Order: sequence, then structure tokens, then C-alpha cells
Amino acid sequence: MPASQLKLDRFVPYRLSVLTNTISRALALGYAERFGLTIPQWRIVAVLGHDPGLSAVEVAKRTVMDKVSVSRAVTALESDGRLIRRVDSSDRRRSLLRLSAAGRAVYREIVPLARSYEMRLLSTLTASERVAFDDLLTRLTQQASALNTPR
Amino acid sequence: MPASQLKLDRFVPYRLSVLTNTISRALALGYAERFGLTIPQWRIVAVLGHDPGLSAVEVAKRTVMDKVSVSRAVTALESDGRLIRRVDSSDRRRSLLRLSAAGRAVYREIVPLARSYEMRLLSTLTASERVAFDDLLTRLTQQASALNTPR
DNA sequence: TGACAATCGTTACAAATGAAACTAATTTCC
DNA sequence: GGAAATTAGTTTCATTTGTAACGATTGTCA
Repeated sequence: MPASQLKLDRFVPYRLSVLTNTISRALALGYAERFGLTIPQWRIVAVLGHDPGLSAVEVAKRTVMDKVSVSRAVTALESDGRLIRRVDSSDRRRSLLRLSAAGRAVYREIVPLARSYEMRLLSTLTASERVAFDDLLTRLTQQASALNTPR
Repeated sequence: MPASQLKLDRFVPYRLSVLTNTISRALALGYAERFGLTIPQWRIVAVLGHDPGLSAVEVAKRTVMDKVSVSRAVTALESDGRLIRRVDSSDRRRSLLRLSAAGRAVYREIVPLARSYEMRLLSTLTASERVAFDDLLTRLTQQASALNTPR
């Protein structure tokens, strides 16, 4: 292919976007119809299910979401009775977030679903290919992040 | 890790989402500030630069965008003088789309930028790793698509 | 101490996005 | 030939999303 041309379906950023959108759509559909969760809500449940007591900013860092998205999703989860926030007594700007019993129940149902989807997706790769992919993904993510924060 | 737990940063769909968002943000910023293009617009320029004369629906298929997005981006590109549409005389519902001289000029500038970004991204991989990644990406995309369209 | 800066989280506003309804043109099929 | 179904593309409307501004609290430092 001449250097002046570009085939979209050979362009790695485009291909990654297609793959990610396909996966996200499938997962979002499942979360939405089974639990009424959006993707930001799902991520927060996943993080707090594993590490209760984080603040909103800490959740935002872990999930690579901005704090506005976190704030909205937290509000929704709270009004659905799935999340509890308690003001941090040592810093009254912060709230400490944790799942309620209902939230933990959702978490326990979601984890196997997520694992199952991931397994089915990766089932097209051999064990050593999965290891390789994991490594490549890690390095590309580092590189992309480095390109966004030059010098 | 117990089966009842899930670490978000080990979950492939999440990791893909983070990588893709990082890349998209970087590219979108470049297109926007240099050319005033959105991602849908950029994709259309890329497709039509390579294959002039497609209809909107054909462009939508190639870019995996829905026809509403394509319609809007085409309208914007046309009013910016970068795209020309001509009613297909053999089917007056369709329009045949092609870049104007200004559109082709944008295309010629964009292609090396896109290639350069891709090269810098992939520069963290060896040649054989790039081949491997290409293959894994293709197969995962097939698999994700198959999971979305069961039986 | 007290002014200034930084941080936490929410709110307000504008822009992007998606689903469904719609118009117009074409195809199907009895 | 013509009613019904299909297709191309646009418009409308509601929802999502992101940016910026904001109030409240805490940290910094002279």
C-alpha cells in the first residue's frame, strides 16, 4: 500500500475501537437487562466489591473515569439502595463508599457473568496466546499513555 | 484470585476499553485542533479518500457506524466544503459521496499523521510481536462478533 | 493567624449520541 | 398494475456525556 493511502481496516486504532465497542455493547446489554446497571455503575460495583471504603476520587482513578461520571453513577447506585456513603470524619469533603447488602448481591451475580464472557471471548486463543495477548495489551497501554503525556 | 472476586485491571474487556479510550482521545485531539474534524468525520474522510463514490449506507458499513452518525458527519463535511454528494441517477434515494479538492487535501495531510501515530504506538513491539498482535486482534474481533450474534 | 491554593464532589450548561419515527424512492409479488 | 414491503437518508426527541463553574473543606506558608 502506498504511503499516501490508508486502509481503515488495517489501522490498529480503528480496529481496537471496533473490537472494544463490540465487547462493550454485549456487556452493557447484559448488565442493563439483568441488573439495570450502566457501564460506569458496573465498574463502580466491581471496584467497591473488591475494595470497599474508597472515596469517589479513588474510585475514579481506579476505573479511569472522570469524577463527574463517578458522581452520577454513585448517586444512582445509592438511590437504588445498592451503595452506601458515609462522610469521612477526618476529611469532611470526602465520602467513603461501600456496597450495601443488595449491592454485594449484585456483585456476586455479576462476577461470574463477567468471567464467563471473558472466558468465551478468550476461548478462541490458546493458553500461550492469552499470555502473549495479556503482555502486548499491557505494553501498548503503557505506550499509549506515554504518548499522551509527552516529555 | 477466588472465583468470586474480580480485579478490574485484570479484566480484558476493561483493559481494552482503557487502551482504546486513551488512543481515541489522543487521535481525536489531533484531528480536532488541526482540521476541525470529529472521529466520525475523520473516518468518512479516510474511507472516501481511499474509495470515492460510495453511498452513505456503504460508508456506514465500512466504518461500523450507524447511518445517523454518517448522515450528520456527511452534512458537516459538505457544509465545510470537504465533501460533495451527487444523487445516484439510477436510484434517486442514494447519494454518491466523494471528497472535494479541499477534502482530498485534508486526506493527504491526515494519512501520514495517522500512520505516524500508529507507528509510534506499535514501536513498543518487535516486528514479530506486531504480526502476532495483528492476528490476535483479528481473531478476537471475530469471536466478539460471533458472541454478539449467537446461533 | 490568615490569605491563598488545592482538593472533593456536585451542579449547570452545551454538545454528542442513539432510538424511533418519518419522507421519498424502489422492489416484490400477487 | 398496484398494494405492501423494503431501503436510503433525514429529522426529532430523549438520554448521555464532557467541560467548566461552583460551594465547601482542607492544606500551605508567610
